[in-house]
Amino acid sequence: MMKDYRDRMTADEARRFGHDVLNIVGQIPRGRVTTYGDIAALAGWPSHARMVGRTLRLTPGADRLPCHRVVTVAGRTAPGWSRQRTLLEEEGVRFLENGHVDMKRHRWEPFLSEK
DNA sequence: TGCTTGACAGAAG
DNA sequence: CCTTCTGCCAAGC
Repeated sequence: MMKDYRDRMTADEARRFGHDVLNIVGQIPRGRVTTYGDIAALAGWPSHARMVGRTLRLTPGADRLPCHRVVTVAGRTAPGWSRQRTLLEEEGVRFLENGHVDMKRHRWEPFLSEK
């Protein structure tokens, strides 16, 4: 009883979270990428990186946003979406030998510079 | 109600 | 650098 669910979202918060996520993704500049974790943190839920991915995968119309600019913190692109790499390369994003985005060069860290 | 699945992250080996 | 494991949490079944 009284299990600690302080970090779990209410339906309301989940709805707002989804809205914020799409909002943030829409602001990623051309030629830059950001991570699932950063987006979750910006939306106010640092522990919900996985939910950012879920949102982008399930939201109809997410493909109208630059969601190809969202990668893992390691620079890996989304599984089963080979076109993502092409889209990024078309805007000048460089990939390393291991097939990961050159995060050092393209990672976009909005507003704050700490972390 | 309980177990499994991920467009994840970080640590360990 | 890669794989595996643990922690994380909403969804599905």
